[in-house]
Amino acid sequence: MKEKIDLRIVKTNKVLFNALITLMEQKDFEKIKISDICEVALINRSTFYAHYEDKYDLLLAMIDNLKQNLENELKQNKEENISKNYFIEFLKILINHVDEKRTTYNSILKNDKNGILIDFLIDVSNRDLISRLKNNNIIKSNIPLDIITKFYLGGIVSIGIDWIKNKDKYTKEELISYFDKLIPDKI
Amino acid sequence: MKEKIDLRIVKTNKVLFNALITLMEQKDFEKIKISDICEVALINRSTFYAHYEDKYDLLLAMIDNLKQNLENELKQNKEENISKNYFIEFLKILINHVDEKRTTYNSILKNDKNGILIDFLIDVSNRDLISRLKNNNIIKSNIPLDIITKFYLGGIVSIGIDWIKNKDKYTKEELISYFDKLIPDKI
DNA sequence: ATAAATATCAAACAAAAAGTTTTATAAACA
DNA sequence: TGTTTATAAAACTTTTTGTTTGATATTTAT
Repeated sequence: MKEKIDLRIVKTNKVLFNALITLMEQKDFEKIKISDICEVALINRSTFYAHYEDKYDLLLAMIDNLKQNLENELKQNKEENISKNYFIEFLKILINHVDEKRTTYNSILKNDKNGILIDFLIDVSNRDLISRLKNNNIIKSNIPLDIITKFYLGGIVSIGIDWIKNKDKYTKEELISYFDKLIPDKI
Repeated sequence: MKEKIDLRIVKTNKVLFNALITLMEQKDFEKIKISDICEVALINRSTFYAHYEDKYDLLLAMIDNLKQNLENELKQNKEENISKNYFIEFLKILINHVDEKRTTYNSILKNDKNGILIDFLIDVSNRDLISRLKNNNIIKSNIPLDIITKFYLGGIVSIGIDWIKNKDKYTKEELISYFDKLIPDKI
C-alpha cells in the first residue's frame, strides 16, 4: 500500500522544512530567497528545484506535513480515550500539539499565513465541535450550522494566534478553561 | 493642517491600487511581478519605485487606505446617529463598507492577508464590542477582556471571510441577525 | 497667464535572483 | 554486490529587480 520513500528524500525535506522555519522567524516570507533556504539547509539549489517549484510550494508541503501530524495524534487519542466531551478533548490535543511545535506555528502566523491554518482546523475539528454544540440553544436558533462552526473556530484560532505569539501569557489550562466558557455547551 | 497632495500622485496611487486588486483576483500575490502591476496601471516602472519600495509596501498602503475609508464612515455615522446598540450599528456600517468594496476585500482575503484585516478590525471595533459585552455573564466570568474581544472578533471575521468569498449565500440582514444571536448581549 | 516646481516617462544599465542543464559522485535500495 | 537514483558542482540563460539619466508634461503657486 504505502511505498517506501528514499531516505535521502526524507532527509532533504526535513532540512528544507527546518531551514524555512528558521528563516521565517528571522524575516518576512516575501524576502526569503530560494538561495537562502538552500544555504541554511546545506543543500544544492538544483536539489531544491528537483522537489519544489518555488518557496510557496515548499511552505504548503510543510503545512500539510503539520496537518498530518496533528491528525495522527488525534486518531491515536480517539482509539485510546473515549471521553464524552469530545471537543474539550480535541482542544487539549490541539493545544499540546501547537505548544510542542510552537516555533513552527509562530513562524507561520508571523507571516500571515493563517488563512491556511483556519481551513485546516475547520477540516480537522468540525465533527467534534458539532458534537459539542448539539442540543444547545445556539444550534436550535436557525442559524446555519456552517456559520456557527466558522464563528467558534474563528474565535478559537484568533485566541490561539495570540497565545502563540505571546508565549506564557496564559497557561494551557487557562486557555482550555476560556474556550470551555466561551463556547456554549448547554445553556 | 493637511497639505495638498499633487494630483499626479493621487492619480498614480489610484491606478496602482486598482492594478494590484485586479492582479490579486487573477493570481497569487507571490506571483505578481512589479512589472505586471506597472503594465496594468499604465505607469512607468521607475514611477513605481518613486513611491513604493516593493509590492508589499503597496499592499500595506492600499489596506491603510481602506481602513481610513472605514473610519471615516464610522465617524460620520457616530455624529448623525446616536443609537444605544453601538455594536450592531458598527456591524451594519462594516458590512455595508465591505459589501461596497467586495472585490477589494475578496482579493485581499484570497491571498491570505487576513491577519492584517483582523488587526485592523480589532483596532477599529474594540470599543463598540466592549460596550455590547458590558454587564453580561461572559464579561463577569473572569476571562481576560482581550481574550473575549479577540474571540468574538475572530468569529466575526471568520464568518465575514466566508460571506465575502461566497457572495449571495446570505443577505446582509441575515448576517447581522446571526452576529446578533451569536454574540451575547445580556444573558 | 506665466513661471517655477516636480512627477512622470523613456531608455539604457547593473545587479541580483530564478531557473535549467550536464556530468560526476555518493548514497540507498533490492 | 550491482543497480538505481538522489544529490552536488559548476556553468549558463533568462527573468526580474532596482537605479540612473535627461527630456517632457503636468500641476501648483504667483
